[in-house]
Amino acid sequence: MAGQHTLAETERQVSERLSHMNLDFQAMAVASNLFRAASAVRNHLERTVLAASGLSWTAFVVLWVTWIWEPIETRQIADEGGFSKATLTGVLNTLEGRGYLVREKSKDDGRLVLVSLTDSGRKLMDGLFPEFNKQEQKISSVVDEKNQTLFADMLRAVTAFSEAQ
Amino acid sequence: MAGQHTLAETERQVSERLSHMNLDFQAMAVASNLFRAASAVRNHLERTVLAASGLSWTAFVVLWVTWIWEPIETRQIADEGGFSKATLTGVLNTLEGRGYLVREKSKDDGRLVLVSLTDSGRKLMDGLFPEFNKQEQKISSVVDEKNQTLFADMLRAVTAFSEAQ
DNA sequence: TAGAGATTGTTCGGATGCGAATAATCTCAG
DNA sequence: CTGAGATTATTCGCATCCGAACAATCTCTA
Repeated sequence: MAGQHTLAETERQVSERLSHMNLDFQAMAVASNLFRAASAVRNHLERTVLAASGLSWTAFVVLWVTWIWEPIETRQIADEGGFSKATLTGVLNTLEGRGYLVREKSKDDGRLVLVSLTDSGRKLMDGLFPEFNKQEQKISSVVDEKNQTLFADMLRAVTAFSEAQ
Repeated sequence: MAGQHTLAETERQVSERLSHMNLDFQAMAVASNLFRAASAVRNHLERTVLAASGLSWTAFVVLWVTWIWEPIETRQIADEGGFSKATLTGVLNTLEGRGYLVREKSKDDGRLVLVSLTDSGRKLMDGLFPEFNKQEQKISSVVDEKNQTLFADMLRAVTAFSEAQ
């Protein structure tokens, strides 16, 4: 699962191949482990929670954001979810076709489209999210409880900085 | 950039909408900030470093892994990069077409394909990676230097756990 | 030394994913 | 009013992205 090389072996090989380049290896480790972690957790959640419902990761994020904020403007879904409006249009077509949500033109501003869950979509999330959260809990529990707040804070700081650049 | 709602507003809205569900909000914050951070950093690096070379994120990861391990078996690239063999085939076609790397059948095992960078690919990475690392350094610097090791360790633990499940 | 089973990279179909162009709509200075 | 500029969701073309099916190759047992 973790591949042919362990994380330690990979980091050793990296420092060996790039030792002449005067790089910040600490920063490299932070960034690379951030991507590895996000990817591993995402794959894990897709496999253990989402696959049974035939939902892609992005589809789930769209449903989740809509669940929390409905009725919500499409531009905000794209923003909260971190993908482009063009991507969202396609995913909304998929989810609307499956009957999980509906689009509706805004009465206040004819350019805007509002999205809401259907009863079917709400029922899906009511059943799915507790299971999703149970897995989140398992994963977070590998970090000492007293460090979890610090962990989340560091992640927030990284996000805020990257988005501001 | 950070959208219509701040992180704090989003987390407040989440706990308001889901307060009746008996969820682990701490774990939810950890997971959701992990994805936000990874996505924000990736977008930042794509914009500031990769866009100029017309490289997608995945294409860069493939070049990076090959740079470190060449000659490398394709299955290992997919594994290190965290994407499927099917995805890799397409990206390798793109990068081979641009002359950054070459495929070569293994002499030891006819099923395997080995990948190496061309001079052009190596020159690309020699120029690109120091710039990439400079941005990684900026981003990591938002975490106190004394906490960076802890941060990377927590990310490694999350990765290891998720991949083992 | 067969040949059943395992492993690998590719192909296939379908769903993301994005930047750029577009049409519809809104805003606001003149 | 009005029309130039801004904003929005969609469309378009193309590049990922994946699971499943596939052909080629290897392994290992009988």
